[in-house]
Amino acid sequence: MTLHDRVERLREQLDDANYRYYVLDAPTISDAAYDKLLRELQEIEEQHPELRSELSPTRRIGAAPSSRFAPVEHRASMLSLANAFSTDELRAFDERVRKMLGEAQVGYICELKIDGLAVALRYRDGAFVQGATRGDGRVGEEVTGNLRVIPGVPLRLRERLRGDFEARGEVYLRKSDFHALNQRREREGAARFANPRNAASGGLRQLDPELTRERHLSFFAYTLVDPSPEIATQHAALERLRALGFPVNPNVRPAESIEHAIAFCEEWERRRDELDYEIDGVAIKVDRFDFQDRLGTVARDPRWAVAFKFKAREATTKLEAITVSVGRTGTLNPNAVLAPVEIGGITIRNATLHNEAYIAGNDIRIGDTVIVVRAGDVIPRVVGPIRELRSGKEKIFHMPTKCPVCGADVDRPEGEAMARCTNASCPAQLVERLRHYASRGAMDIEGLGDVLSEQLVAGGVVKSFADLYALDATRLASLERLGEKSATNLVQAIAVSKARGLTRLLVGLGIRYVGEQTAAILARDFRTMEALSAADEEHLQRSEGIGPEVAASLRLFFAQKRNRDAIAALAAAGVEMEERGAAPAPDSALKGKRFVLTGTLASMTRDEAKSALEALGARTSDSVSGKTDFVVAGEEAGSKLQRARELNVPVLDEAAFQHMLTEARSPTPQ
DNA sequence: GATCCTCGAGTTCG
DNA sequence: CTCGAGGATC
Repeated sequence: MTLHDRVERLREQLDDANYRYYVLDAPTISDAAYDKLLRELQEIEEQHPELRSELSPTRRIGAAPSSRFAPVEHRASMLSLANAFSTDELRAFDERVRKMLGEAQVGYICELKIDGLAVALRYRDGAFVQGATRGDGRVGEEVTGNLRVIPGVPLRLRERLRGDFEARGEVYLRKSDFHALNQRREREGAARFANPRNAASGGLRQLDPELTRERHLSFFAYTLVDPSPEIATQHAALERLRALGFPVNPNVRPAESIEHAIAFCEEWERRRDELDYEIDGVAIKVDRFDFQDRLGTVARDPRWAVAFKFKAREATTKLEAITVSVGRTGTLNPNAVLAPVEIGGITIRNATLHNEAYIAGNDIRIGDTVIVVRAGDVIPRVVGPIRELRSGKEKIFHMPTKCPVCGADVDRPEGEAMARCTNASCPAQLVERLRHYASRGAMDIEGLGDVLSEQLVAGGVVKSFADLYALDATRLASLERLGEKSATNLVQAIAVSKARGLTRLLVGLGIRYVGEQTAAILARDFRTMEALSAADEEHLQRSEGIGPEVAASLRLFFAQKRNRDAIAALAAAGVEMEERGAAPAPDSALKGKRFVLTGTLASMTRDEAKSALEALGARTSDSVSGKTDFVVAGEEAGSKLQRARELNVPVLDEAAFQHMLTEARSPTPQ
């Protein structure tokens, strides 16, 4: 082997070890072995400058597994569990177990897998004497002082046990403590943590136990090492741990067959959000210790247990670039371009990064290995970097000072989060405005989506909203990827949109601060575009919810000749400029009641439910507050349902909601 | 001035 | 859905 090959080999091994340590959290080599490889590489590079490289692990800043803490050799290996990603794999596991044992039925015990860090706690004569992280399973880091400040770790056992005793479990951070921690860090200007596990892991590796204490870490025990003979099952071991004073997770269930265990897994995959700590799966163990002994351990994994992994919500990937797009209001939106990564069955390539402050606040740099989560809200988020994997070549992102589309100046008013392109006729803004004009909440022009908006603006066919109404089918059909039929349909849809009314038109115009609600109020109070455009700020502010900012924005809009001309052109094209009198709300039982809709309803869309309520004089809003009368919760309702429970707002399921609607429509005479 | 509430804007994949 | 910011209210 040439020296060059040796260097390459060492670099590969070290990179791989880093990856396993920091990303997979499943180290394959010990710290000592790592240090040895690193030292060898350093020596070669020192003596042979021609073999040095910027990409060498020796150039990594502070990435080596820390040797700040003394190594502790575990008395018995800290095992990892083999993973199962499907119920079929669980059944296969069960089959192997029963075959090896020659039993028709084997009892299991199911425990939640807490997403934290495994640690070992040693006691002598009932007193806590030493604690260590798992490390590579054989040798860990001694973190006794840090474990001592965790309230769940008993310093004295409730029974004065003679001699040595060891328990193992998981150090973790509660979600509520994690959020409080990140809020505090934000106030202090420190970068947020990506997830509770990382925060817990960092917390345990503090040199000053006082810093560990401030993280408010928690602990659950789940393994009793070398149990005495009268403890014959894992179930009994957990009972024993609890009796000795260890916190033991209450969500444990014996399963007389694998099917019962599968039911437990499915139940908790569904209910995982109810807990104040993250779980990433379920550990299924053969309950009887004599069976465990007979099954034994291969390599690192015991044959008597398996970890059922929930569908992932989180993955790590490379942040390859940050692109900047321009929104309808001119906002510059940074987007993460990610190396494709699968999370929970779908492949993520992009994610929004919101604004410059979000990127800086989470210490995200171009080239970073980042953690991407896709939680209940489906939309993926980049939550933070894995700093340990930095090479030093990562670039800090800066918002461009010129619009990436039109080159105009970018402005970010003092104290505002978003940077904006100052050019009102920036092509990117035109495309987005057209798309918004045609969107469902506005003029609702079917067939006019993002692709077509882009084509129409790029081709110079549409320069203003009014140009839409002059389009003819032959002209449209000449565009790429638009057949005759679709062209005719589109012309028809555009014509239909003329009669949408003032509210929808106002929404479509995209005046700053004027969305659906405000537009509806303005249309209700002013009735016509003419009256609205003539109103002064004082007059405008007499309307509900219109303050100085919104009034000024409206005045500014109508003061500009460009906008007045655009409206005149729309009027000339036959677009409705008035609000036809919607029937005044009937005196139903629901009049004035405030509803919040959440989740998916089976019998109607959310929009339909909303109009049904409005037709009865009820009001709908998007956030739950003390003033909310009812929350209607469909399937997969999320945080709003949670909030409704906290505030004691009555929650209706779909059936109760239907019932209420029917009642209100045909009031029973008293 | 503080606090609660509401509204608007942007958002991924298939 | 979540964030940021304006409006209303005490």
